[in-house]
Amino acid sequence: MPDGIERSLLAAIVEGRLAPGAQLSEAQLAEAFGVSRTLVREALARLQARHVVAVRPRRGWFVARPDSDEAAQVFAARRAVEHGFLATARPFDAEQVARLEAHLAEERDAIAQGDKPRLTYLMGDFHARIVALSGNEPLTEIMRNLTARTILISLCRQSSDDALASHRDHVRIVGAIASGDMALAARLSVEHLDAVEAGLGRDTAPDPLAALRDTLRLDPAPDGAASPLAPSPH
Amino acid sequence: MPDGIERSLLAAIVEGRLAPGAQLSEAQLAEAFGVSRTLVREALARLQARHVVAVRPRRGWFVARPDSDEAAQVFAARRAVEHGFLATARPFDAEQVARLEAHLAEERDAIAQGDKPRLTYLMGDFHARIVALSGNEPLTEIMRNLTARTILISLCRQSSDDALASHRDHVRIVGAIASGDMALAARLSVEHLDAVEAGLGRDTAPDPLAALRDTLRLDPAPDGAASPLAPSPH
DNA sequence: AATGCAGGCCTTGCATGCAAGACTGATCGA
DNA sequence: TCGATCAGTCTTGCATGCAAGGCCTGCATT
Repeated sequence: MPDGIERSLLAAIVEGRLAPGAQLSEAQLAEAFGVSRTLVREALARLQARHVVAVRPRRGWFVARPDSDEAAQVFAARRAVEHGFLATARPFDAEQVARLEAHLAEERDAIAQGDKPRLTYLMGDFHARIVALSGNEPLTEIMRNLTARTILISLCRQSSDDALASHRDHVRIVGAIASGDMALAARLSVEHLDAVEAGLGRDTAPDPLAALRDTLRLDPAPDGAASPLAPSPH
Repeated sequence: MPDGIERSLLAAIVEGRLAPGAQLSEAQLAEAFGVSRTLVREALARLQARHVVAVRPRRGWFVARPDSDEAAQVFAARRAVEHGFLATARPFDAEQVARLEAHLAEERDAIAQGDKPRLTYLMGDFHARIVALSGNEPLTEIMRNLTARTILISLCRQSSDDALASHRDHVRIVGAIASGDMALAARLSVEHLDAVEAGLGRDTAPDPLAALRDTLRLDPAPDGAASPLAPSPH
């Protein structure tokens, strides 16, 4: 169902080639893909439904920049979905476990080769693949969306980038699944997500005024019409 | 984000005014809503992304008719999401519980008044509202989609229509939540979904030949190229 | 030098036009 | 009477055209 345009854009975004906040011009994309604006608009609309891009009326399309609230909610949603899936899933058979271990090998390779974009993708996709192996399409789609948003979240923040720690967590989760202890796998997944979320830094460039505000040591305006004449604490 | 057209269509579908399998003409909808086909197409595309309508190329748009496989997967997804949400959620406070009890009162009213469409909506929305009360938007959106698809599923089947049994399950779930026993609520939710799924009848009109086959007392063809000349068991 | 203002350029929003596939029904032939 | 073919009509698919809103730049003014 997703056409090539949606796929290309999504790939470019989750691989970091299109940074959060980047503007996407319908006309430019149309020319780049060799189609009319109509198809580009449809692809963008689908990505908007997935919270991957956002449109500002008459302004343009932009790669989404999830704020802290949204980030927290996405992580909470992932905890719920991943825990629920593992807690209600039947134990995996040998072939499914083998595929997970193959994925772990991929992660190892990416780490060894220092292939950062690929690693980012793999770390997120690990969780989606677990669900995908169950064959449940609705849940897989849900997980793919949530992991895409998670990638966007970490791209917006100075992630502490402990890929090795995450990889170790993944190994442990696969171990639990392989031993048939789905409840343990569920618990480990939640802890893993907690760890990843805790490792997220502050929002990078929350808005263009942040640097200025920081320089001037002004507090963020409590609401719309706040003191432009606040006494400077020198 | 969802415009009025998408909302109207979705409402008409989940309330049963637009039956599963019904065709939706872009031109007719455009005229009905007083807009051009463009906006109708965008709304339909969004509903397609939510698996509520489907398009057959050059044929037309149709209200989705989930098959048994999809139905099973949607129920499995709901089990995972609802269980995971309750198992990872913090206990509800008094106001949240009060809102759930208000919902139960609505269900009671609808049952008392025999308001079938409203009841169908309320029974599905109960689960979405539990999640909505947590304030988690991504998860709420996920649940709303899954419940909409669930409604579509029961509309396709001769549901055994034990609204009272479902209501009793809901009362029990709210009771568990009220007592702070989220693990119990999670377990009850999964059992409730199992019961609802088990109560689903066979697919109504799996294909246009079903009625004929039933009338003639023919067995369903075992596979594609099966006996059009089977001896009639008179 | 700083500020207000206007013209132009950029963007999307939406309608419309045209082409092509798929089904329907009628007509023609055997 | 049955079957096949072909025109007509319906549908979507996609491109394009036009209008309207927001922003940026350059100029005039103070």
